Amino acid sequence: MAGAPVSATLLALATPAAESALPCRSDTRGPTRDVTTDNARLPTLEDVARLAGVSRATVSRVINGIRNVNPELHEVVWSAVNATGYVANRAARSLVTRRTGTIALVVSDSESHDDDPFMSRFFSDPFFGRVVGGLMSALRPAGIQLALQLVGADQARGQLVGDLRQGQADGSVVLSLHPGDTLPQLLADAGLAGVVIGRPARPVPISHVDVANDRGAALAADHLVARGRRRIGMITGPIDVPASVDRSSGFRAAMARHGQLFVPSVTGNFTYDSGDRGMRELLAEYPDLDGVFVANDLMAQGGLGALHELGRRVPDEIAVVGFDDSSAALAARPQLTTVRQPLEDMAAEAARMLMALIDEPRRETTAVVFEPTLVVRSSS
Amino acid sequence: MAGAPVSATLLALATPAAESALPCRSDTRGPTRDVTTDNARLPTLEDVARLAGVSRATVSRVINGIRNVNPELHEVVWSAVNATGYVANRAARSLVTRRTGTIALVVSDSESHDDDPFMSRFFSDPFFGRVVGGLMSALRPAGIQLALQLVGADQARGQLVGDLRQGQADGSVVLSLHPGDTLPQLLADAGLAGVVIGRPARPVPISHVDVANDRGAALAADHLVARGRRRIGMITGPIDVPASVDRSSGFRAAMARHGQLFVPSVTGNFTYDSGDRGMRELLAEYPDLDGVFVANDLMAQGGLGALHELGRRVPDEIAVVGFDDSSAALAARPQLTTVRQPLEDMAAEAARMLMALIDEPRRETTAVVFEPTLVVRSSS
DNA sequence: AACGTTTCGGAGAGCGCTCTCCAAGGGAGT
DNA sequence: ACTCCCTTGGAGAGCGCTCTCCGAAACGTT
Repeated sequence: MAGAPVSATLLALATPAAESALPCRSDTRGPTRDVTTDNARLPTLEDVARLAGVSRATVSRVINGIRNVNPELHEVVWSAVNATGYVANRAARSLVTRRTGTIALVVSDSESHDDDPFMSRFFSDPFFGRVVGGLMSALRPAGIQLALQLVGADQARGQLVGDLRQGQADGSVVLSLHPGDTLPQLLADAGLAGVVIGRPARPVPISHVDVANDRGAALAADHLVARGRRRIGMITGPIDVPASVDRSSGFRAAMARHGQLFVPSVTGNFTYDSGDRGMRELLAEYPDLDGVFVANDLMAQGGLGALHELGRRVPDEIAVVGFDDSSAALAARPQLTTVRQPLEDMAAEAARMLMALIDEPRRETTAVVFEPTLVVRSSS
Repeated sequence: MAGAPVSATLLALATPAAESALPCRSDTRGPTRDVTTDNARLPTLEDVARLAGVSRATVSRVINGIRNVNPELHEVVWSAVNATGYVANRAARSLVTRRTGTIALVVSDSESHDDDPFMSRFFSDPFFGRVVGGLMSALRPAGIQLALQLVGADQARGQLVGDLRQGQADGSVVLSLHPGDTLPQLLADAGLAGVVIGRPARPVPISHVDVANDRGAALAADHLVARGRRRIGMITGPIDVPASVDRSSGFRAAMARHGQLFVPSVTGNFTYDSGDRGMRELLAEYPDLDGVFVANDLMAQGGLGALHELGRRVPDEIAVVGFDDSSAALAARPQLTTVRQPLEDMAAEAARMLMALIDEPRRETTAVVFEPTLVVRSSS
C-alpha cells in the first residue's frame, strides 16, 4: 500500500515534438451510437407525472424533498421516477432557481499570459491536485460540481467576473499564484461569493483559509533546537509573498525564544536553484552552521544537493528542515524533514465556507487558519 | 526560471489532526455585499434589445454570429451589449440548445469506494495535473468549461451516466485508474460522447488516445545498448495493465533485435517498494547486470535506492532507465533517464476529439497513439 | 351544524434564451 | 409596370423546471 503508481497505469515517453500524433486504428463496429439514444427524448417531469398520475408540481415536490406530500404519493412518484429513469435537467432547474450547483476553482495567475507554460508547471505540482482532492471531498457529498477556470491576463479577469455573475458558477474558490493578485478584490467588489486559499497580500474583504505559517516555522525552529543544533541559519522565500514573510518572522521569533537572537539568512525565490545557491552563500559566510531552515521544500532539496556536493553530511553535520511537505520532500536525499500544511483540509474547509456563503450571501467574511504539523524524516 | 515554486506561495505544515481549524479573525467592513449587486437583476437579452431598439431575436443573432444581420445593426447591438454589460445566461441557453458548453473529466476508480484516500494519492500525482493542463489548453480557446467528476463505487457509475445524459456535460474525457474499468463500456452503451485516455484493457467501441508504450520501451532498450550495456534486465509492471504489458513486450522485442534474446526480469506493481524489492531480487539472481529497464519511474526510484544501498554505482556499474518522466524521475538520485509520454498533448488531443464527437455524434470511434521520447539524465 | 384552520395537490406563470415561421421591403427578371 | 425571389428583422412558441397562488378536502372548534 505504499504510494501507489496511479500515473503509470497509462503512460509512456515524452515529446518535445509537438504534433507527433498519428491516427492508428479505428475500431468501428456498426454505427457508433445506439439509435434509441439519439432520438428518444429523455424523460421529463411531465412524463413522470403522467405515469404517476399526479401533476408536475407534485413530482417536483417529491424530488426536491419538500414536505406536504402524502407518503403514499411519495412512493408512487419515486417508483415512476425509477421506471422512467428520470434525471432532472440541470439547465432548466438552474434557470429558475438561479443556482447552478457548480462552484468554480479559479486559478489566477496575474503575471502570465493566457497560454503561458507556467500553468502547466503549476498543474504538475502536487499542490494543485491536493487542493482539488480536498475540494471534491467536501463538494461531492453536497452534490456540487467543480468547474475549473484559469485566468491569466487581466483582460480575462473582467470576463471571468461577468461569467461568474451570469450563472457559470454559484461561487468560486480562488487560487492565486502571485501575491497582490487583483482577482480577490474584483470578486469582493462584484459581490460574488468567493473564498481564497492563502491569505491575500493586501487585506481584501473576502473570506479565506490559510495555514499558520509563522507557527509552522516555529515548529521547525523548535525541532532544530531539540535536535541539539545551536548555530542555525535560514533560507527565506521572496519578501513579497505573505506566506514567505510569515515563515521568516515566525522562525526568527521562535529562535529568539530559544536565545538565538540573530539568524543568519539569505533570500531565495522558492526554486531549486535558488536553494542550491542560497545554501552555498549561507555556508560561505557562516561555515559552522549545524542547522538550516529552508522556507520551502524545493529550495531545501536544492540546498541538500549543494550540501552533498560540498561534502557536508546530513543530518550529522548539518540538519535541514523544509516547508510544504511537497513531493520534493520525499524526493530529496536524505528525505526531508518538513512542515506540512493540511492542504486537503484547508480546501475542504474553503468549499464548506463557500457553500455557506452561497446559502447566506450576507454572511460576514471570515478567515480560518489551520495548524501546520512537523513531518520528521531523515534530514534532521 | 528553473522549476518555479508554485505551491510554496501559499503553504505551511501538515496535519494528521483532522479538525485543527480555528476561526481567527473576521475582517468585515460594512455589509459584505455591494447592494447594487444583490438586487439589480442582471441584464437580459430583452434589456439589450430595448436599448438597441431591435428585437430579442436580432440581438441573439448578432451575439451568436449568425449572418443575415445588417452591419449597422451589428454595431448598435454590440455597443448596447457593452453598455449593459450583458452576459448570456448559460442555463437559459443550454435549456434550448441542449448543449452545456461543459465537458466532464471523469476520474474513474472502480476498485475504491467513494471516500477512499486513494483518490487523494491520485490527485497529488503530477499525472492528474498534466492531464488537466492539456485539456484546458484545448478547451479554453473553444470556450468550453471543464468539470470534474469522480466516480468510485459501481453504484455511482449508473448515476453518472444518468447525469451525463441529462445535461451535466456534453461529453466526457475518462481517466480510468484501473484496468478493466467498466465505465468506458457504460458510456459506449449509453451512446454518450466520450474519449478515454489510455487504451482500455478490453476493446471497447469508444475513442481513446494512448502512447506507444511498446515503442517507448524500445527507446529505452536502444539507449541502454547504445550506452554499451550488454547484460540488461527489466522490472515490469503488473501483468493486467495494458500499458505495462506493452512496455514489457516492446522491450523484449527490441532487445531481441539487438541480439539479447533473454531478458532477466521480475514483476513489480508500480510502487516504490516493489522497485526496491525487484531490484534486489534481480541482482540476487543476475549479479552481473549492467543495465535495467524499469517500467515506471516510481519503481525505478526504488530500484535506485536499492542500488545505492547495495553499493552499486549508477550509471558506472549499472545503468537504469525508467518510464513516465514523472516527478519521481527528477527526484531520484541520480536523476533518472526515462521515457516520457506527451501527456499534455494527449489530453489536448482527447479534448479535440471529444469536441469533434460532440459536434458530429455519428462520427466513427478513433484511437490516436502518441510517440514517446527518451529523456536522458544521469542514471544511464 | 356551521365555521375556521390546516394540509395537500393542481394550475399556470414565468426563468432567459434560441429558432422557426412569417411579413415586409428591395432588387432583378420579363 | 408587374411578379417573383431573396434578404432582413420581428413575433412568438417553446425548452424543462420551480414555486406561488388557489381551491378542495380534512380536521377541529364552539
